[in-house]
Amino acid sequence: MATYLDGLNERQREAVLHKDGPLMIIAGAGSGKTKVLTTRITHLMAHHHIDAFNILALTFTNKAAAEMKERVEKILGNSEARNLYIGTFHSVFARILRSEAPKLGFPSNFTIYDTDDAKSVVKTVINELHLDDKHYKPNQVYNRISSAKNALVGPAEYMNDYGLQQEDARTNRPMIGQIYDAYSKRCFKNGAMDFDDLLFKMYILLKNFPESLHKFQHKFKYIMIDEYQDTNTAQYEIVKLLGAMHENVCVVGDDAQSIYSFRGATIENILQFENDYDDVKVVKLEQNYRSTKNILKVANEIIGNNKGQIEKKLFTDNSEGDKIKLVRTMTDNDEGKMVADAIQENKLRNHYFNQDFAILYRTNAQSRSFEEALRRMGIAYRIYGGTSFYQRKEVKDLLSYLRVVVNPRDEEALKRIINYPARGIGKTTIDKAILFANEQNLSMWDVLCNAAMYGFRSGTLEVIDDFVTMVKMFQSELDKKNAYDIANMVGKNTNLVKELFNDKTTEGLARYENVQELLNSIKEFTETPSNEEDGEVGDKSLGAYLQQIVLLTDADQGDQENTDVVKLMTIHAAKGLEFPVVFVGGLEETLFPNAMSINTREELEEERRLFYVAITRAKTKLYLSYSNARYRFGQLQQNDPSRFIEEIPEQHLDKSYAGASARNNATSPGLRGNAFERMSKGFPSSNQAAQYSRPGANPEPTKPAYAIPARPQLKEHTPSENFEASDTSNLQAGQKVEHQKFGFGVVAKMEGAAHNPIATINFENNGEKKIMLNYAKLRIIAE
DNA sequence: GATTATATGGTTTTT
DNA sequence: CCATATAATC
Repeated sequence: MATYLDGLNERQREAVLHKDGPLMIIAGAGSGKTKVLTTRITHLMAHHHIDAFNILALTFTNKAAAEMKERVEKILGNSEARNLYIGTFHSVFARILRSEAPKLGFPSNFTIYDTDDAKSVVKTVINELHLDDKHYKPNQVYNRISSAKNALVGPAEYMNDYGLQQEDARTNRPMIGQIYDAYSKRCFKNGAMDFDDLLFKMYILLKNFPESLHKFQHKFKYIMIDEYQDTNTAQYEIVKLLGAMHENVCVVGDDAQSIYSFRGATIENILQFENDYDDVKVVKLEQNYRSTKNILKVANEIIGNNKGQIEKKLFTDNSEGDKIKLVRTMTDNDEGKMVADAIQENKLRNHYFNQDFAILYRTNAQSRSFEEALRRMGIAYRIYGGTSFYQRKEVKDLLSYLRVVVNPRDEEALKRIINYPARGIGKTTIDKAILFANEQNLSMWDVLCNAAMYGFRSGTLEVIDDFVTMVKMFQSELDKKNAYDIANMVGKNTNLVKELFNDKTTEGLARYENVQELLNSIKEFTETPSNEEDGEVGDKSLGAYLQQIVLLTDADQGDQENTDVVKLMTIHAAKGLEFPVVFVGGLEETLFPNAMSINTREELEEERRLFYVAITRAKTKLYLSYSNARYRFGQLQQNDPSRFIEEIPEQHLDKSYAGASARNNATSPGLRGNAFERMSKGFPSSNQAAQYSRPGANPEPTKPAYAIPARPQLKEHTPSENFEASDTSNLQAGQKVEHQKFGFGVVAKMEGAAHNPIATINFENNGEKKIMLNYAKLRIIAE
């Protein structure tokens, strides 16, 4: 048998070797899910000689897709993997729709609206229907439209559905259906699809065009779906259609990690998979290779409070590990300090690097206090998520020009750039143009092209004509120049780049750099050879570029220069990742579980799954923290500890841990005992309220920003001249070693899993330390 | 019509 | 606290 099968356990192997027919892999956290998926793809190709062109693998993030592709490539050792169709639902469907769009009446170069664009269209439409946007909040309306699409409910069906109408009547928003209808029509007129359309229209395509359905059914003989528990109705139905011919559908998921119901995901998809096909093979991966026993036990305990799960019990052969550290702080700023101190301490004491730490939180807004603390301590970090590079104003401005060049019907982009840089086409002119366009059922661009017909003032007419001429000039270059050259030309001719260049403020400089980075990214796109698909040459046009990048998130930005950084992200963003040391912050009522999600059992259970996801990201160390009060909307707000904390068995908790700041707090006047002791004995919150309720009062007694943690003094060791890290894979107790920082010592004991061995070493000058061999540099001196 | 000052109101999670 | 929307002023 092929060597790539060697590293698999029995269950994993069973899944990999299953060739034809539906397969469901229930993969617990850290059970080697990606490994199984990639090995299975490899096996199909290498052993069964399935053509890469016939394999489709769908993921939820670009990162997951890239990783899969890379790993298959690595095992295979040739470039065949490039021909695999691996990508996110959205990007794969966007690619397919690009070639099939004309069937649906859309241009191939259709624009993909990001959430901001889409909300802006919703707002326009609301106003045009003479509805009050204070009552019909664009945000909420958009969410409702989004849910409808994800449930495959079109505008007509929406307006005719009794239940939906009742619901909207009850909230006093009876016109949402009409807004939805107008929104769809406007998007169509603009030649644009939003994120949800990429699924919705894909479904329409397969449903209404049998020849298309047949074509793709035939092409995708083997289908694999990652994170199946997070699929929504649209995705579910598409997969069903695509897989109907061969029924070689393999889904991988974990019902315990379903955390996207707000995006329309229905956990039913995975719970019911066995009923969807005959003879479904089910494989459960229950051995966890990631976490310590302590971490896993807590995770199991937590998730056990949910009901209605697919039965499974995760276990691990890994070591017991430390107890979970639970820390309470007074404010969110203290929480930040505590975490930063703990990171510093772990780096010194246990020889960790920045990259070994992740700070996870429920909401993006929580990143602030962690950032500040890390910056103060001089610890390099990076925030994942939040606004993506492509959403930044200056970047989006240039992109909007390019969008207009590629698809002049794109009204959102047009409105954005028509007067930027200022050229004298103001609000009145724009409103007028849109009004004419709506009356004549034309696009705004059409009106501008024939501006003379609509009675603009002569001065205005002139600037409009200049603008139109310029855009047309760009368009005429589309076929002659590559994407990068066009982008460059646009940047120059519009003075956009120059304007930013002349801004010498720090922010201006950053903006200029961002635009340069955008140009670089376009250049890179044009120059990277793409995989050929079924003989089609990879599409390197500007249109293809634009469609591709909207689907990129911040996390997909290629890993930059500095990779040794502490990572900060929401728990959602952390799904699928793992880190040696994990901090989960903000374990407070109203925050986590979030106040928005405690009204039904379902919501609460999803929050709990989210907590489960957070815990199971940790390999060796897990810190949980919560704060007595935190700033929200600029004001200090009190919160009770999260109910999830009570669900953790006492014997797995270490409540004594406190970083420097927390210790400082414990000595605050009038407080006795450590934080948790006070809290758990029915801590009188009224006391605290009195202390903190005055807005504007500084809640913290002034503390030095650089509180030095009281940690054991490290006797620095200068490595010997011939110091060189040895291969420690066979390190035994009794051997004498030299450590870069801790000096000379003797190995007392070996423990930990094979892939993550931990040595306990007695150092001459620094006492006993636990050293993780994966990270430490040790020189073996003698046995 | 453009630039600047003030008000308002909003936070869950994301492709 | 922050970002965006509206008002006020040039």
